[in-house]
Amino acid sequence: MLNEVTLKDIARETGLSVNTISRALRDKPDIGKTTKILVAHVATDLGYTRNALASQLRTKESRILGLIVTDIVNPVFSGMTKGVEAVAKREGYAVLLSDTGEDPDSEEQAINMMLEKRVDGMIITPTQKRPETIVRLKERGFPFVLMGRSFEGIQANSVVNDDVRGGFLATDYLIAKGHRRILFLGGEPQISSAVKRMAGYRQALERRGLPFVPEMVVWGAPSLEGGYDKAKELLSTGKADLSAIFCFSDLVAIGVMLALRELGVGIPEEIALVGYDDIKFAPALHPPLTTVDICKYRLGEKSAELLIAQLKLPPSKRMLQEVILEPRLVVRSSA
Amino acid sequence: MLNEVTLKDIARETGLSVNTISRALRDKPDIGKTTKILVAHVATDLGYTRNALASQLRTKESRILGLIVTDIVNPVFSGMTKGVEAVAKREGYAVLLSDTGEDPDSEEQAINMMLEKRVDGMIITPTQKRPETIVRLKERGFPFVLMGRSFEGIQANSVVNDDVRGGFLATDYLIAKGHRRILFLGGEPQISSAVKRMAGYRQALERRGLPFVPEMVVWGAPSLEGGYDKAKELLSTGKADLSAIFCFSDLVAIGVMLALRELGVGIPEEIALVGYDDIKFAPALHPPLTTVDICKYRLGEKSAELLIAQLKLPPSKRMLQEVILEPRLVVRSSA
DNA sequence: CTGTTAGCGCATTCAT
DNA sequence: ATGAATGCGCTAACAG
Repeated sequence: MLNEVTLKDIARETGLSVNTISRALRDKPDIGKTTKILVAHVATDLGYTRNALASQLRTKESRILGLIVTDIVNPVFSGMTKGVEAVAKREGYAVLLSDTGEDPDSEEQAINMMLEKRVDGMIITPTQKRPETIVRLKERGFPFVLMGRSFEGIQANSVVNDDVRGGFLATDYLIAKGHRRILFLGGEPQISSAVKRMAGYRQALERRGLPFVPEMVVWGAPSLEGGYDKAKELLSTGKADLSAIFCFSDLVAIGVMLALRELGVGIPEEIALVGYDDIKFAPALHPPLTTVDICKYRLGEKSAELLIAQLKLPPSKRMLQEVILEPRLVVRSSA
Repeated sequence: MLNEVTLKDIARETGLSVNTISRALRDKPDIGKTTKILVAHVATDLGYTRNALASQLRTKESRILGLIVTDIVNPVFSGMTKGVEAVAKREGYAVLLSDTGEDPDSEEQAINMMLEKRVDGMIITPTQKRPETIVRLKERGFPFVLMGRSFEGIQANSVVNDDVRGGFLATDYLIAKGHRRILFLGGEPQISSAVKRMAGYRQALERRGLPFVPEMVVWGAPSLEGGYDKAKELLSTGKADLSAIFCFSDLVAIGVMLALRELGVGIPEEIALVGYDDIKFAPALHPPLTTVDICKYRLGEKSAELLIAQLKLPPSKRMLQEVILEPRLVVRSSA
């Protein structure tokens, strides 16, 4: 940046004081109408761009929100990101993005970086592999909201989908369709959403008087690759006895689909499949995927709204809020 | 943020000067080993977090890169974003993200916001609906690189896929498979990548001695919805005479797939389909999509690398670079 | 090796 | 309605 036009330059040009320029540009009431017009004119004339860094140093407000996700390529998170970005923009905030790749070191590093950059608040999808990181942030009194995942033991602002309910919906649907041997597949057991979806799965089983068999719960990486690998591992031995799989996510389900196709297993005739998230591509899959919609975009919007609402309050008046959004079963043809 | 521990606090605590603290924390060579250890200790003790805003005001380096994409939910852009973020992080930069939704006003607003925030440089996927916005940025001497799209008339740093080549590859493959009536579908004619892919399409036709029929080129929104709408519009009348469609993007192709399925048209028996981008879900589609891989992640990485390399150079030594990455045809079963 | 002095660009007192 | 003085937290130039 060569173009360092400052308030001082405008002041010199107009013969006014720096102070007056500053106030005029921010449209303060105690500046004359004509002065404002003059100043605005000269400012654009000189190509002035206000230095947010400098003003932030004074006002102690960066008007930046930190957003930390575990994988921006995952449609669930990119959907949430879009929601966050939209309301941030609407409310005059910029978004600093960081992708942790589910790595706790990267998560910690991202948080520190954002603290240094003095973001006003953060929206975080925690890896949940090192809760202390989040605890520290909380103890510090720093404003943040957890998005999509929350901790059992840590009270914090959070916006999540009702995962237990969603897990119930999916499983209950499979049972109603006559399935008795249903596998729950995917997600790591420290991820809250995975555990909750599994809890919903278990709940549905028990409500219908079906036994909960621990061996029918298989954890794995919450990704396409994770689903593929686990499905291959389980089914290629040929001894798995099941008629349906409820997957932690659509991504996992896609991995399973790919594996089943390779193994020549028919969906849903031989094995029925239900995913979770309702990503945009779910209807275009082979076959179209039955899944649970979590309204990713809304989740992102809500997270940003909650955070910004908190920021507007004086710290003493901020009360923790946990927002839970309702999921919705979307029946297509994979189950 | 209550926790406003500053250098001054550490200085008071250690009895050293603010300056020494500053230098010690930045590990400058002219500070004693023991002093450094002491300072580091007191700093963590007090819970010091350096105020990047303040230091940036002095050094005139924000260590922030602006990233402007047209749709973060599009796997192409989220893939690029991941690449950008990875090298930015590696090189010590943070990423400020903005999503324009292909809207030129939003694009302009995003650029101005980032200018105010004093990002060191920007990586932009331009909407190409208002080239002046980019021209102004260039005239200002501000460092930026265009990612995925470039302007005919504007010399600028850019990292793009060889779209002409990719369009050629896709079309030539279809021709080799015996198709003679091939439709090019999707993308807006101001988007450089769309025009170039079409040029490649045309080139393949002509090289094979096939006529280029203007009516066989149909523009539309570069999205799933755009593909769906156009396909419905074209085929539901039943008078379209074609055996294959080369789509601007995989997203468009998915839209077309959905439309064809509704219309009961078989893929690839009745109409063959080729996409572009090779998004992660392409192999899981119904049927698995034949497409052109553009290495999104690499494109993002390369863009960030190029930008950062420029930033390291003194402004006078910066030379414009246009990087073109090679695409690759990925044959699956939709064509 | 360490301290003193100065100032980045802006916004906030307090005067006038 | 406008100006002068002050300082946000940090780094850089220069002493010593």
